[in-house]
Amino acid sequence: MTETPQSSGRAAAPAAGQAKIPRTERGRRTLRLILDAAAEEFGERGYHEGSIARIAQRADVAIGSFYTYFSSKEAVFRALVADMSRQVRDHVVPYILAAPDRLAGERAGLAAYLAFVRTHKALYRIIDESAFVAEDAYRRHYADVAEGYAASLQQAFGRGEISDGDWQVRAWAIMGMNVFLGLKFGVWDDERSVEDIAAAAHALIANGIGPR
Amino acid sequence: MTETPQSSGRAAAPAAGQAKIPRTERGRRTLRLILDAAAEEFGERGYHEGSIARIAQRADVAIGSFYTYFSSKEAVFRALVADMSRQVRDHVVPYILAAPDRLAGERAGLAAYLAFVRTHKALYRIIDESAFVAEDAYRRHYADVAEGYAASLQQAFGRGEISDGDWQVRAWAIMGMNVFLGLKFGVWDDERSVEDIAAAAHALIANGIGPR
DNA sequence: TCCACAGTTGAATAGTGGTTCAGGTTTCAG
DNA sequence: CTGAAACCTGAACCACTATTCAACTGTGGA
Repeated sequence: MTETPQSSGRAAAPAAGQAKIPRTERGRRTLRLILDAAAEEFGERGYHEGSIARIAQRADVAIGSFYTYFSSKEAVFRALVADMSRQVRDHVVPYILAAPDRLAGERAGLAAYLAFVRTHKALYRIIDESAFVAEDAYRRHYADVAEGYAASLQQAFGRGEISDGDWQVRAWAIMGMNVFLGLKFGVWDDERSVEDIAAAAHALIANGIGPR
Repeated sequence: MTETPQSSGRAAAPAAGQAKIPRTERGRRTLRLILDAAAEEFGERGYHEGSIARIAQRADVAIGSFYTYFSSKEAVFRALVADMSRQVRDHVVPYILAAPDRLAGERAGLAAYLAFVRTHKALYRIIDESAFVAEDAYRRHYADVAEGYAASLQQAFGRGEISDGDWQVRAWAIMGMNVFLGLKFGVWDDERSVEDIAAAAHALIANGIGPR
């Protein structure tokens, strides 16, 4: 709940034309400070409880500077959602690709996801809250992930690694599974090891729960 | 998005001591009006965009009357979450119990759930938003469902209907699956038939996606 | 060195909407 | 019938905070 997610190293993406792009080094530095401060603020207090004044304070800039880079409270939130959506992806996808096959990748990906969530709880909260602050951004995030998932599964089928089936339903189902396991065992409960959970989920996805 | 969920027939439960219990028939009628109005308002506009004044207007009562029954905006929202949590359960559980075995029940339950969601989109939104307005209520809702799920699965295992496994992980995984399928194919997308989706999900849960 | 533009500042503005309250009306037990 | 409790009313209060803006400062190319 009280995490401190860095808004990554890369120069924070211009985020769909909402932020004014800084022209000097000083400007880039300030924008980064504001984005990180916003991530902390919204992560801890949520969108509606979070305040621009407090974001500015955390970033050690004046309120006016905030409005130099973002046209509104919602704009900075949207920028954050896009940024974090990318972060999760960039972190998890390599684990899936590195695995010997898709099923093993599923397991490794979930483990990586859980570990990432445990160290980036603010991120999780921000993406979820976007459903009520910037619904289009929320839908886009999950639609994108689901699409990638479905494509990846179909390719695995082509390689004979998994059975045939309904790719759309499978993608959304597995995605939902992972999100809820992340919520329960990543955000809320740190007790069990991520490998344990990934193994159990892997067994479920691979073989189902049918008898014998 | 523009649904009109009835707050059920029963005298709306006193909801964790927040609402003052009406002593006369008139009072009970007014409380019901307010609860239904609140469900509509929050369902359409969300918690933060929703206003007490508009709830009172929808219910055809004065603002002051609202505060006769609820001590705050949050209080009425909490009452709503508890009420709706119960509604979903009451609607879906019978379908699961009526099925010949747990696996068939899973399929019937999901179909019933999807159909219910399609006619109660406000309900869905309210429960989800509670994560950011009344986190404890949100956690309780899902913890309760997961617990019931896990117990139900274990019993099915005792009857030889499903394989052995990690009940906690399975419960959260399947729950997440259902929630996301409900979001995608219930709230967002009415195109595909609920039976189709339930069948595909059933296949996934029963046999997994492993090869052959 | 110089200056035009990028960046910074924070008090003031402006709109919002939850909550209160003092007094009126309805209900119903006795 | 009667009065005390229950219920209803809605204007006014008040706290809160996103956003603006006019003046000031730093930066870096020429």
